[in-house]
Amino acid sequence: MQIMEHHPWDTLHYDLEILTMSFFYPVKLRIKSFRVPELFIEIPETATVGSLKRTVMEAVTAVLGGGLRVGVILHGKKVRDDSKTLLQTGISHDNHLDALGFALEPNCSRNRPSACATTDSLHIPSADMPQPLIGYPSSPAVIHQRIQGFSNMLAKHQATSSGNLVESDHDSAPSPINTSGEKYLSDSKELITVPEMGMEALAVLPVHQKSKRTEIAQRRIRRPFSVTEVEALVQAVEKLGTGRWRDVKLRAFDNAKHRTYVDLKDKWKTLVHTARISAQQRRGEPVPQELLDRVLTAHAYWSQQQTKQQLKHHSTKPCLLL
DNA sequence: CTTAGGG
DNA sequence: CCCTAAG
Repeated sequence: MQIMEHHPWDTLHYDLEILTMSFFYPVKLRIKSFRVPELFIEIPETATVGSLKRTVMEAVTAVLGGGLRVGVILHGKKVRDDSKTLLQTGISHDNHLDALGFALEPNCSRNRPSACATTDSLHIPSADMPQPLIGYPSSPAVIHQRIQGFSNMLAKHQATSSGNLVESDHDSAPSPINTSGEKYLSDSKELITVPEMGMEALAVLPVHQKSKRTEIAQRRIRRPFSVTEVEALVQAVEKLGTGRWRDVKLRAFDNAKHRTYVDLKDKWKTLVHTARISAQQRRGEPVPQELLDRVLTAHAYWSQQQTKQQLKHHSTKPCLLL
């Protein structure tokens, strides 16, 4: 059943109802669930449940990262011609809840086949990578598990800490946008994540596509900074300055494993830029003007401070607003 | 490894 | 975000 050659997703349960109406026979659809991409997770048996959750989260986020689009499947066959009418395609009132299906497909942009969940259901993780392991009790035995369906994983979970520390790893769910510009998933929702836990010996191991086992380092998925994160960053920079990103990370993002100090440095750079351009040119979740003002103030202060320090190699670390 | 900047 | 020359 290799029907979908481009986006070979696993066939999962799905159902919907098509209700009929009067005169013009409008096709009413009640989509109860989407067919979702199949994900492959590989994790050590010694990993914690918390890390398992995070790993799945990573995999899901990775798929969503490239954006999603919707695919229509009629009678098990993917409908590609977007120009056809429902009538021409065969989607009508006399078509019942068994022939039509919808699927979430990744918008696999460019090179990154590894991020796209697997291929056909018959695909079996190649055993060419793992070297014959010396089987000891605590050896790297891994659990290969297929994850089916994550549509229901969407859940609210905001744990804002009034302090200056950014909450754990609350990854705001990317807002997938399809060709017609509609959002399929609420962008205000957040995929629930687990706080912390010891070991980190986990890794999402996307299945090899075709014969490319030489996948280079996968580009990290985009994670827009939330206003809460910006708040934490601003507060940390106000106190530490713009030349100690390592400390900024430790101070305000120690729990956010996906935010490196380089990321914070980069974010600050864009924040300064954002604060300088008109509000109309800004994109993404609007950052409160109040914060942007603080960004400019802190930027000006520390820039000047950094300059002085260059002249007088001797210095006493100053501190803004303290 | 951390900074600092360009890509 | 990534890549990296410098320190």
